[in-house]
Amino acid sequence: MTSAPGAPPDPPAVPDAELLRLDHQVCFSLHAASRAFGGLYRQALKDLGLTYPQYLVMLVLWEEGPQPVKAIGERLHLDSGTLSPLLKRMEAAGLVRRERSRSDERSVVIDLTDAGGRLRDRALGVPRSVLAATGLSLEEVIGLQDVLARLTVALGEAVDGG
Amino acid sequence: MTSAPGAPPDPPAVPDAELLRLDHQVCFSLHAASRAFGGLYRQALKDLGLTYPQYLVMLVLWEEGPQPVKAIGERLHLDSGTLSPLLKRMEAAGLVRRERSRSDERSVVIDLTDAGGRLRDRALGVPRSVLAATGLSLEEVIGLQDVLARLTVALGEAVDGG
DNA sequence: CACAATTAAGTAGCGCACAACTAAGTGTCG
DNA sequence: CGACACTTAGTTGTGCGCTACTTAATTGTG
Repeated sequence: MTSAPGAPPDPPAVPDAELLRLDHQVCFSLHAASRAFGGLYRQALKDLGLTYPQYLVMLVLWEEGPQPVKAIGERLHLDSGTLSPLLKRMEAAGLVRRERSRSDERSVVIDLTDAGGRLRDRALGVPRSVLAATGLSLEEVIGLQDVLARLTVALGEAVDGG
Repeated sequence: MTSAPGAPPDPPAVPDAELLRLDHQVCFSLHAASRAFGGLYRQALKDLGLTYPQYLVMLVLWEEGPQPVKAIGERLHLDSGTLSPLLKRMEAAGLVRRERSRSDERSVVIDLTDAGGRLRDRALGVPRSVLAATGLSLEEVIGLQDVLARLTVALGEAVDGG
């Protein structure tokens, strides 16, 4: 911290042009890292027939059990515009079932099929191979995850409130 | 570091199921952070009529000058399948020109139009507002950028070589 | 009860990312 | 020179992510 939280912003110690250059680096790094991760998972998940976002959905279902679309969306910060077609593809692949809730006909509950449940066993090796590929220690990964999580919260608030 | 670089891997101190749970966290965090950044930039760039990837291209052109598509792709880790339509949209928006190189008719050189060059002045304020929204100090941002850059290199090598 | 407001899911359209393929230009080697 | 591999862009198809909109069910209110 260069100043107390809530204090007026420091006078810019770095000129705009310099910040633009730094932005180049940061933007690119985050964008590229995200896509590089995607590429790594794409490779690791190819045998399972899953894409990266589909894997995220499976992780939720494996850990939390049957969930309405809404709940999955909140977990993954995705809306129905993304999830509906994605879940339909997963249904077509035989991984999940989609059933209208009897208690609330608006919501659709997503549940694993037997095949979807069994896939977890084959997915157990994925994280370790990914971790190995990062070249990071478990501690570094956890630290990174922490920074990113805080960042996501801060960015979400900035977008909503700004 | 839990062991010297290059040493045989430690026996797994963490069971697969636990790693799968952690993977849930890390995957999600990176994915969500990347998209949250995208949302923030989308908002900041709306007035400029640029998308986030288009902004990345502009950053390259502002700093490096005219570049063949190939060079831009290497900078941003994007291939022609992504860049060709993107650059056509930017041409249609009047930001860039696309011209076949005389010395090598295979390559297409991308150059800023006057409007594209002028846009830089209006983009100068973007990084500062984004930085403010992150809630991070400049030092933290630079640290994050460094981790992500190393990660991208490691992941790229893992994908290529694995 | 009738009504509007809210909520959940889905659909359409655009842009990006990636894989696989095509077309055209360049360079090399026999 | 001509056959060949290589390089550079572009195209096509699939899936993701977002915005905006639609539909249907529920809730809240008079």
